[in-house]
Amino acid sequence: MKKQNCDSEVLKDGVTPHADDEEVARLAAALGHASRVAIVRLLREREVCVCGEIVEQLPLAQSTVSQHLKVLRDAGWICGEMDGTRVCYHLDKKTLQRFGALIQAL
Amino acid sequence: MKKQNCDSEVLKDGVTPHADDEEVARLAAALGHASRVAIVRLLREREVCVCGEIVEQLPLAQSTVSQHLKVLRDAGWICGEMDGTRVCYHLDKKTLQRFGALIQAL
DNA sequence: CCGTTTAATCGTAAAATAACGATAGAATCA
DNA sequence: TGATTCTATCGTTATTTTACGATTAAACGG
Repeated sequence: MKKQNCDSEVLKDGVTPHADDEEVARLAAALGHASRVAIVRLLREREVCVCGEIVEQLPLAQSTVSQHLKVLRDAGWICGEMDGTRVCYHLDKKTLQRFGALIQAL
Repeated sequence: MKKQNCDSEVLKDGVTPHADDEEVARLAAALGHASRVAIVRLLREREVCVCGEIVEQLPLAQSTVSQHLKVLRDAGWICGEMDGTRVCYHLDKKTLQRFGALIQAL
């Protein structure tokens, strides 16, 4: 009868607890904002892109874009490499591929 | 120099505004919670499933599950049909297919 | 060095989300 | 009819997210 909080297991006993659920949710949530989809698509098109350019492309403050980039970074969608004062971002293709596979396997 | 609020267009002029971004984000956001992924997977496995069964499978209150179902319904992931007092839910395969395609095309 | 550029982080406010219990409304059963 | 079952919705609370400006810290340029 006890309900557990959300940060514990999602599935009850009896149900095959699918470990992938958390991963799918994590990746999907990170993608769950139009600005972040735009960033991912931009990096998909451009192969590599300096942070400042990304900021230019979006109608958002620099700090907001930086936050979105952090969400994507934390989820593993993108990587950023220092290049002097700048940061070059690129899409992690393995993540894209994996996410596609997870969706297919859903 | 003006920044616009989030509910308006996401992309500035000069950037190809990708209409799909919103749709990808909408579908991804709806999938962005482990419980909802579990529901989608359950419906994928079971083909069709009464609401009460879904509630049984998740360690959440009925009202909470109902809310998650609503999120999935609103995003087009699932459909529910009345059957007496019960509601039979099933996955909208076209949505799954479309989402897969959108991710591939990202 | 000192000023500039670049990007991350901080602090904050507003809005959205997730969870619950309680309630309501519809269909079914006795 | 009346009780029961099933699901959605309401009201609430706590947490998370999104957005911004301001600040910080690092690297570069003169």
